Amino acid sequence: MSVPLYQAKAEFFRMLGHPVRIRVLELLQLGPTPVRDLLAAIDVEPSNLSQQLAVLRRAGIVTATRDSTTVVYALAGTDVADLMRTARRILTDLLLGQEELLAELRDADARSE
Amino acid sequence: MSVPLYQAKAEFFRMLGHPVRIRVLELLQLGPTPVRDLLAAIDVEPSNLSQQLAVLRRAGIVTATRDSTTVVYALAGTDVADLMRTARRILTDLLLGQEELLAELRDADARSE
DNA sequence: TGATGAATTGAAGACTTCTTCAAGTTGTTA
DNA sequence: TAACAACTTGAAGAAGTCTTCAATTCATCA
Repeated sequence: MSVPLYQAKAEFFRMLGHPVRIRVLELLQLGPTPVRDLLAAIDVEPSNLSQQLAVLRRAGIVTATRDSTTVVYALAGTDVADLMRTARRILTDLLLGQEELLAELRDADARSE
Repeated sequence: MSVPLYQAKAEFFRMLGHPVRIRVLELLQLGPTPVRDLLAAIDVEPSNLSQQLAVLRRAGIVTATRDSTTVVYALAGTDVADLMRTARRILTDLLLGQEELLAELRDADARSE
Protein backbone atom coordinates (compact mmCIF):
# COMPACT_ATOMS: atom_id res chain seq x y z
CA MET A 1 0.00 0.00 0.00
CA SER A 2 0.78 3.68 -0.25
CA VAL A 3 3.48 5.98 -1.53
CA PRO A 4 6.92 5.80 0.16
CA LEU A 5 7.48 8.64 2.57
CA TYR A 6 10.42 10.14 0.69
CA GLN A 7 8.25 10.35 -2.39
CA ALA A 8 5.43 12.04 -0.48
CA LYS A 9 8.01 14.49 0.86
CA ALA A 10 9.32 15.23 -2.60
CA GLU A 11 5.80 15.89 -3.85
CA PHE A 12 5.14 18.10 -0.87
CA PHE A 13 8.22 20.23 -1.55
CA ARG A 14 7.43 20.38 -5.24
CA MET A 15 3.98 21.67 -4.33
CA LEU A 16 5.71 24.51 -2.48
CA GLY A 17 8.05 25.23 -5.39
CA HIS A 18 6.31 28.13 -7.06
CA PRO A 19 6.61 31.85 -6.27
CA VAL A 20 2.88 32.53 -6.38
CA ARG A 21 2.11 29.58 -4.14
CA ILE A 22 4.74 30.73 -1.65
CA ARG A 23 3.27 34.22 -1.58
CA VAL A 24 -0.23 32.85 -1.04
CA LEU A 25 0.92 30.74 1.89
CA GLU A 26 2.71 33.71 3.39
CA LEU A 27 -0.34 35.94 3.04
CA LEU A 28 -2.61 33.27 4.53
CA GLN A 29 -0.42 33.17 7.60
CA LEU A 30 -1.85 36.59 8.44
CA GLY A 31 -5.35 35.10 8.46
CA PRO A 32 -8.09 33.90 6.07
CA THR A 33 -8.08 35.98 2.93
CA PRO A 34 -10.53 36.46 0.04
CA VAL A 35 -9.26 35.77 -3.45
CA ARG A 36 -9.84 39.42 -4.26
CA ASP A 37 -7.21 40.46 -1.70
CA LEU A 38 -4.75 37.83 -2.88
CA LEU A 39 -5.16 39.17 -6.38
CA ALA A 40 -4.53 42.72 -5.19
CA ALA A 41 -1.39 41.67 -3.32
CA ILE A 42 0.18 39.36 -5.90
CA ASP A 43 1.03 40.35 -9.43
CA VAL A 44 -0.70 37.54 -11.29
CA GLU A 45 -3.65 36.93 -13.65
CA PRO A 46 -6.86 35.75 -11.96
CA SER A 47 -6.93 32.48 -13.84
CA ASN A 48 -3.32 31.81 -13.04
CA LEU A 49 -3.91 32.48 -9.36
CA SER A 50 -6.87 30.09 -9.46
CA GLN A 51 -4.66 27.40 -10.94
CA GLN A 52 -2.11 27.83 -8.17
CA LEU A 53 -4.82 27.88 -5.52
CA ALA A 54 -6.15 24.65 -6.98
CA VAL A 55 -2.72 23.06 -6.51
CA LEU A 56 -2.69 24.10 -2.85
CA ARG A 57 -6.26 22.87 -2.37
CA ARG A 58 -5.54 19.50 -3.94
CA ALA A 59 -2.59 19.12 -1.59
CA GLY A 60 -4.93 19.86 1.30
CA ILE A 61 -2.76 22.64 2.70
CA VAL A 62 -5.45 25.30 2.27
CA THR A 63 -9.25 25.36 2.37
CA ALA A 64 -11.67 27.47 0.38
CA THR A 65 -15.08 28.59 1.60
CA ARG A 66 -17.56 30.63 -0.31
CA ASP A 67 -19.10 33.68 1.31
CA SER A 68 -21.82 34.66 -1.15
CA THR A 69 -19.92 36.23 -4.00
CA THR A 70 -16.36 35.96 -2.71
CA VAL A 71 -14.23 32.91 -1.94
CA VAL A 72 -12.10 32.97 1.18
CA TYR A 73 -8.96 30.88 1.52
CA ALA A 74 -7.34 29.81 4.76
CA LEU A 75 -4.51 27.57 5.93
CA ALA A 76 -5.80 24.11 6.71
CA GLY A 77 -4.62 24.29 10.28
CA THR A 78 -1.15 22.96 9.57
CA ASP A 79 1.92 24.77 10.76
CA VAL A 80 3.20 26.30 7.57
CA ALA A 81 4.73 29.24 9.39
CA ASP A 82 7.27 26.99 11.06
CA LEU A 83 8.29 25.49 7.73
CA MET A 84 8.75 28.92 6.17
CA ARG A 85 10.85 30.07 9.11
CA THR A 86 13.10 27.04 8.82
CA ALA A 87 13.37 27.48 5.07
CA ARG A 88 14.29 31.12 5.52
CA ARG A 89 17.01 30.22 8.01
CA ILE A 90 18.59 27.65 5.70
CA LEU A 91 18.23 29.96 2.75
CA THR A 92 19.95 32.75 4.63
CA ASP A 93 22.80 30.39 5.46
CA LEU A 94 23.08 29.30 1.84
CA LEU A 95 23.06 32.83 0.48
CA LEU A 96 25.57 33.91 3.09
CA GLY A 97 27.80 31.02 2.10
CA GLN A 98 27.56 32.13 -1.50
CA GLU A 99 28.50 35.68 -0.59
CA GLU A 100 31.53 34.44 1.27
CA LEU A 101 32.46 32.42 -1.75
CA LEU A 102 32.06 35.47 -3.94
CA ALA A 103 34.19 37.49 -1.56
CA GLU A 104 36.90 34.84 -1.71
CA LEU A 105 36.80 34.87 -5.48
CA ARG A 106 37.03 38.66 -5.48
CA ASP A 107 40.06 38.51 -3.18
CA ALA A 108 41.67 35.80 -5.23
CA ASP A 109 41.11 37.96 -8.27
CA ALA A 110 42.71 40.95 -6.59
CA ARG A 111 45.75 38.82 -5.92
CA SER A 112 45.47 37.74 -9.56
CA GLU A 113 45.49 34.01 -8.81
CA MET B 1 19.90 43.68 -7.37
CA SER B 2 18.95 40.16 -6.37
CA VAL B 3 16.06 37.75 -6.64
CA PRO B 4 12.96 38.44 -4.47
CA LEU B 5 12.92 36.29 -1.38
CA TYR B 6 9.72 34.44 -2.29
CA GLN B 7 11.32 33.43 -5.54
CA ALA B 8 14.46 32.21 -3.83
CA LYS B 9 12.24 30.21 -1.49
CA ALA B 10 10.33 28.68 -4.38
CA GLU B 11 13.59 27.64 -6.03
CA PHE B 12 14.83 26.21 -2.78
CA PHE B 13 11.73 24.04 -2.35
CA ARG B 14 11.86 22.97 -5.97
CA MET B 15 15.43 21.88 -5.41
CA LEU B 16 14.13 19.61 -2.63
CA GLY B 17 11.33 18.27 -4.82
CA HIS B 18 12.79 15.00 -6.02
CA PRO B 19 12.69 11.61 -4.30
CA VAL B 20 16.36 10.81 -4.91
CA ARG B 21 17.47 14.21 -3.63
CA ILE B 22 15.36 13.77 -0.51
CA ARG B 23 16.89 10.36 0.15
CA VAL B 24 20.39 11.72 -0.30
CA LEU B 25 19.75 14.53 2.16
CA GLU B 26 18.31 12.07 4.65
CA LEU B 27 21.29 9.75 4.34
CA LEU B 28 23.75 12.64 4.68
CA GLN B 29 22.14 13.55 7.97
CA LEU B 30 23.77 10.41 9.36
CA GLY B 31 27.17 11.78 8.36
CA PRO B 32 29.42 12.27 5.31
CA THR B 33 28.89 9.47 2.83
CA PRO B 34 30.78 8.22 -0.22
CA VAL B 35 28.89 8.05 -3.49
CA ARG B 36 29.36 4.30 -3.45
CA ASP B 37 27.27 4.00 -0.28
CA LEU B 38 24.58 6.33 -1.62
CA LEU B 39 24.38 4.14 -4.69
CA ALA B 40 24.04 1.03 -2.57
CA ALA B 41 21.27 2.59 -0.50
CA ILE B 42 19.22 4.24 -3.23
CA ASP B 43 17.77 2.43 -6.20
CA VAL B 44 19.08 4.65 -9.00
CA GLU B 45 21.55 4.57 -11.91
CA PRO B 46 24.99 6.04 -11.17
CA SER B 47 24.66 8.74 -13.79
CA ASN B 48 21.23 9.70 -12.55
CA LEU B 49 22.51 9.93 -8.98
CA SER B 50 25.35 12.14 -10.20
CA GLN B 51 22.87 14.45 -11.88
CA GLN B 52 20.87 14.78 -8.70
CA LEU B 53 24.02 15.31 -6.63
CA ALA B 54 24.99 18.05 -9.06
CA VAL B 55 21.67 19.81 -8.38
CA LEU B 56 22.32 19.69 -4.63
CA ARG B 57 25.88 20.88 -5.11
CA ARG B 58 24.84 23.80 -7.31
CA ALA B 59 22.35 24.83 -4.63
CA GLY B 60 25.19 24.77 -2.13
CA ILE B 61 23.37 22.49 0.27
CA VAL B 62 25.99 19.73 0.04
CA THR B 63 29.73 19.60 -0.54
CA ALA B 64 31.80 17.00 -2.34
CA THR B 65 35.38 16.13 -1.51
CA ARG B 66 37.51 13.59 -3.26
CA ASP B 67 39.38 11.01 -1.21
CA SER B 68 41.63 9.38 -3.77
CA THR B 69 39.29 7.22 -5.77
CA THR B 70 36.02 7.87 -3.99
CA VAL B 71 33.99 11.05 -3.67
CA VAL B 72 32.47 11.83 -0.30
CA TYR B 73 29.40 14.02 0.07
CA ALA B 74 28.37 15.93 3.18
CA LEU B 75 25.77 18.45 4.24
CA ALA B 76 27.11 21.97 3.90
CA GLY B 77 26.59 22.70 7.57
CA THR B 78 23.02 23.88 7.20
CA ASP B 79 20.26 22.51 9.34
CA VAL B 80 18.45 20.28 6.92
CA ALA B 81 17.33 17.93 9.66
CA ASP B 82 15.07 20.57 11.13
CA LEU B 83 13.45 21.23 7.79
CA MET B 84 12.80 17.53 7.23
CA ARG B 85 11.29 17.19 10.69
CA THR B 86 8.94 20.10 10.07
CA ALA B 87 8.02 18.76 6.66
CA ARG B 88 7.28 15.35 8.15
CA ARG B 89 5.03 16.90 10.78
CA ILE B 90 3.01 18.87 8.24
CA LEU B 91 2.89 15.91 5.93
CA THR B 92 1.59 13.68 8.71
CA ASP B 93 -1.11 16.23 9.44
CA LEU B 94 -2.07 16.41 5.79
CA LEU B 95 -2.21 12.64 5.34
CA LEU B 96 -4.18 12.29 8.55
CA GLY B 97 -6.64 14.88 7.30
CA GLN B 98 -7.01 12.94 4.09
CA GLU B 99 -7.68 9.72 5.97
CA GLU B 100 -10.38 11.43 7.99
CA LEU B 101 -11.89 12.68 4.78
CA LEU B 102 -11.80 9.18 3.34
CA ALA B 103 -13.43 7.80 6.47
CA GLU B 104 -16.19 10.39 6.18
CA LEU B 105 -16.74 9.48 2.56
CA ARG B 106 -16.89 5.80 3.49
CA ASP B 107 -19.49 6.52 6.18
CA ALA B 108 -21.51 8.69 3.85
CA ASP B 109 -21.39 5.86 1.35
CA ALA B 110 -22.59 3.35 3.92
CA ARG B 111 -25.58 5.59 4.57
CA SER B 112 -25.93 5.75 0.77
CA GLU B 113 -25.92 9.52 0.57
C1' DT C 1 -35.19 36.95 -16.23
C1' DG C 2 -31.05 38.99 -18.06
C1' DA C 3 -26.82 41.22 -17.02
C1' DT C 4 -22.88 41.63 -14.14
C1' DG C 5 -19.00 40.44 -11.04
C1' DA C 6 -16.06 36.93 -8.80
C1' DA C 7 -13.75 32.95 -9.32
C1' DT C 8 -12.87 28.48 -11.56
C1' DT C 9 -12.09 25.13 -15.28
C1' DG C 10 -10.25 22.81 -19.50
C1' DA C 11 -7.21 22.75 -23.05
C1' DA C 12 -3.11 23.96 -25.84
C1' DG C 13 1.43 25.47 -26.52
C1' DA C 14 5.71 27.12 -24.23
C1' DC C 15 8.96 25.98 -21.05
C1' DT C 16 11.47 22.93 -17.50
C1' DT C 17 12.98 19.09 -15.48
C1' DC C 18 13.97 13.92 -15.75
C1' DT C 19 16.09 9.91 -17.36
C1' DT C 20 19.27 7.64 -20.05
C1' DC C 21 23.14 6.92 -23.06
C1' DA C 22 27.61 7.41 -24.65
C1' DA C 23 31.78 9.74 -23.77
C1' DG C 24 35.02 12.03 -20.57
C1' DT C 25 37.80 12.83 -16.00
C1' DT C 26 40.66 11.57 -12.32
C1' DG C 27 43.37 8.77 -9.78
C1' DT C 28 45.21 4.03 -8.91
C1' DT C 29 47.31 -0.24 -9.80
C1' DA C 30 49.74 -3.69 -12.79
C1' DT D 1 52.12 3.71 -19.67
C1' DA D 2 47.99 0.91 -20.30
C1' DA D 3 43.98 -0.79 -18.04
C1' DC D 4 40.68 -0.15 -14.64
C1' DA D 5 37.35 1.74 -11.23
C1' DA D 6 34.65 5.48 -9.49
C1' DC D 7 32.28 9.34 -10.81
C1' DT D 8 30.81 13.10 -13.73
C1' DT D 9 29.30 15.42 -17.93
C1' DG D 10 26.69 16.63 -22.23
C1' DA D 11 23.05 15.91 -25.01
C1' DA D 12 18.54 14.31 -26.57
C1' DG D 13 13.99 12.65 -26.15
C1' DA D 14 10.25 11.74 -22.69
C1' DA D 15 7.54 13.49 -19.09
C1' DG D 16 5.86 17.05 -16.30
C1' DT D 17 4.65 21.88 -15.04
C1' DC D 18 3.34 26.83 -16.35
C1' DT D 19 0.85 30.36 -18.52
C1' DT D 20 -2.84 31.92 -21.05
C1' DC D 21 -7.21 31.91 -23.42
C1' DA D 22 -11.91 31.13 -23.97
C1' DA D 23 -15.74 29.09 -21.80
C1' DT D 24 -18.24 28.06 -17.41
C1' DT D 25 -20.30 28.27 -12.80
C1' DC D 26 -22.46 30.60 -9.06
C1' DA D 27 -24.61 34.18 -6.76
C1' DT D 28 -26.33 38.92 -6.79
C1' DC D 29 -28.68 42.96 -8.52
C1' DA D 30 -31.50 45.70 -11.84
